[in-house]
Amino acid sequence: MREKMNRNFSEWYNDIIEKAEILDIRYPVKGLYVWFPYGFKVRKYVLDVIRELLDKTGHQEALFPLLIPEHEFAKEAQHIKGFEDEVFWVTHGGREPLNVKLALRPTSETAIYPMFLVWVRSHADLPIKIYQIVNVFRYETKHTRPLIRLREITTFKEAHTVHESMESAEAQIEEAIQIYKNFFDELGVPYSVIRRPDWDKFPGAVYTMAFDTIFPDGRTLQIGTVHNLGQNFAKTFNIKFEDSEGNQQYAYQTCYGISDRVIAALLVTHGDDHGLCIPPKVAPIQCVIIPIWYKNKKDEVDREVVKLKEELKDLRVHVDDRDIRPGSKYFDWEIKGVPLRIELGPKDIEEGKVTVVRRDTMERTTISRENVKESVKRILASITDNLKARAWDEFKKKIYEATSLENARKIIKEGRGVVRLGWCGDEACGKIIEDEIDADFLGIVDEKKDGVCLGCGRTSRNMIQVGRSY
RNA sequence: GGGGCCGUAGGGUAGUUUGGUCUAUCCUCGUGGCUUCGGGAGCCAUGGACCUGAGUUCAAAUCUCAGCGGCCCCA
Repeated sequence: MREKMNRNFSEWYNDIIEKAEILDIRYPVKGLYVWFPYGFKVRKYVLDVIRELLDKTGHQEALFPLLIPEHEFAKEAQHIKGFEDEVFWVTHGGREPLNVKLALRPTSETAIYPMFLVWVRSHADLPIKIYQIVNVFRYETKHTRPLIRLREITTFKEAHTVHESMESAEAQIEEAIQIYKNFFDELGVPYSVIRRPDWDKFPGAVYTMAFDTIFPDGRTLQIGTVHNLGQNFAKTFNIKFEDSEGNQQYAYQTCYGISDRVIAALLVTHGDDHGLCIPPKVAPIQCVIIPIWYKNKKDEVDREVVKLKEELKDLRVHVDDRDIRPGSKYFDWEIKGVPLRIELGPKDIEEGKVTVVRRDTMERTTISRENVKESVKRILASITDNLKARAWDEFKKKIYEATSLENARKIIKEGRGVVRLGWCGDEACGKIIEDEIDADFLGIVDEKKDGVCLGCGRTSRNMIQVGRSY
C-alpha cells in the first residue's frame, strides 16, 4: 500500500500536502505557505492535545512580542552565533531608519528572559513554567519544504521554565520528555529520544535532548527538543532570586519546543498511496457520511442520513451531499484521511444496516443500523490503536545496529533508515564516524548498551544513532 | 559552500534545439444546462496561460543578461 510513497517520497509529500488541502504552497514568497481551512483544523486539534498536556502539568500559556531589540538579542554569545545568519531584521519604521534594529524572533529566549529578570525576585516565585504557541522566522537559504524547513515556522510551541536548583531543572527536563512522549503517543508518531552531542546542542544550552522520527526515505526528522540551559542565560540576562537564607543566586532554566514538523510527521507516518490517514483524535472529520441516491429514492435516503447524523452528533461528522458521483467522493475523503466513511443507500435502509469503510485498512463491512454510535466509536478506537501499532512496527524496522563503518554507510546510503553503533565519547571519534559513514551524528540514544567505539576501537558504554536528517 | 536542470491556464503538459500561420497543443479543471448516482459519469455550450524586468531583432513562449521562484546532485 505504501509503494509509491516509498518509491518517490518527496513527490508524494508535495503532492499530498496540496491535494489533501493541508497547505497551499503557491504563496509568492519562498518558504512561506498558506494553511487551508482543513489543514488548519488538523493543526488546531494537534495543538489541543499539547495544550491539555502542558496545562495539566502546571504550565501557563502566555504571549510575548514578535520583535526583539538588537541589544537583547545579542546578549548571549553562543546563542547569537547560532542564529545570526538566519535572522530577519526590521530596520525601518515607514521610511525612517530605526535607532534600534528589531529582530523577528527566530526563537524567543531573548524576548522572554528580559521579562524573567523583572518577574523573578524570590525563591517563592519559582518555579515559573510558561509556554507560548507562536510563529517564528528563520532566513533559510537551503531548499525550503512545507512544514519541514520553513522561513516562517507558523506553529512554534516553546515552553520556558525557571528553577532554583539544577536538580529542579533536571526534574523539569524529565517531565518535559514525558509530556512529549505522551504527546507523540497520542498522535501515534514513533520516536527515539536522543541526547545531541555537544557540538550540535542548542546554542546556549548545557545539553539538548531531541525526539527524532524516521521518514519512509530513511531520513530522520527532529520533531521535538528539550534543553537544559543551566545558568547560562540567567547569567547573561541577570536573572537572580533571593533564596530562603537571603542570598542572591542565579536561576536555572530549561526550554523545550515543538513545531510544524509534528504535523509533517503525523501526516507522513500514517499516510499511504491513497493519501492521508488522520488519527481520529485529531481528524477534522472523524466520520463522513455519503448518501447513495438511487432511482427516485433521494428523499428517503436524505431523511435517513439526517437521522444518522443526529445520532452521531458527538463525533465530528460531515455529510457529503455534493452533486457528484459517490466514487468521486470516496477518493476525495481518502486523500484527506478521514478515518471512517459511512455509505447509506436504499439497500442499507431496506436491510437496516449501514456500510462502513475504515481508512487504515480500507476494509468494507456492514454494521447494524441499531447501536450505530457504539459500533462507530469502537471502530474509531480500533483505528487509533492500529495506526499506532503499525507506525511503531515500521519505525523499528528502520533502526539497524552496525558492527562496522562500511556496513553502516551502506545501510544509510540505501535509504533504509538509521544506524546504532558504539561510541567512546570523544569528539574526534564522532567526527571520524560522521565522515566515514557520510551521515549526521544524531546523538546518544537512551537505551544503554556496552560495545566498541567504531571510531577508535575502545570499549564504549553508549549507543549512538547516525543517519541522514532533514 | 559548489555545481546542474527548470519556470507555458487552478493543476499536469506540447511547442523552445533552427525566432515568423502560436490567432499556443492535449488532459484535467471552472461556469451554465440536461440525463445520472453502491469506486474518479456522459453529452452540449462556454471560460482560462507564455514568471518579472531590461536587451537583441522588422519580428521573442523561443536568443542574451539580471531578478524572483522551483527541483536535483556534491561538499
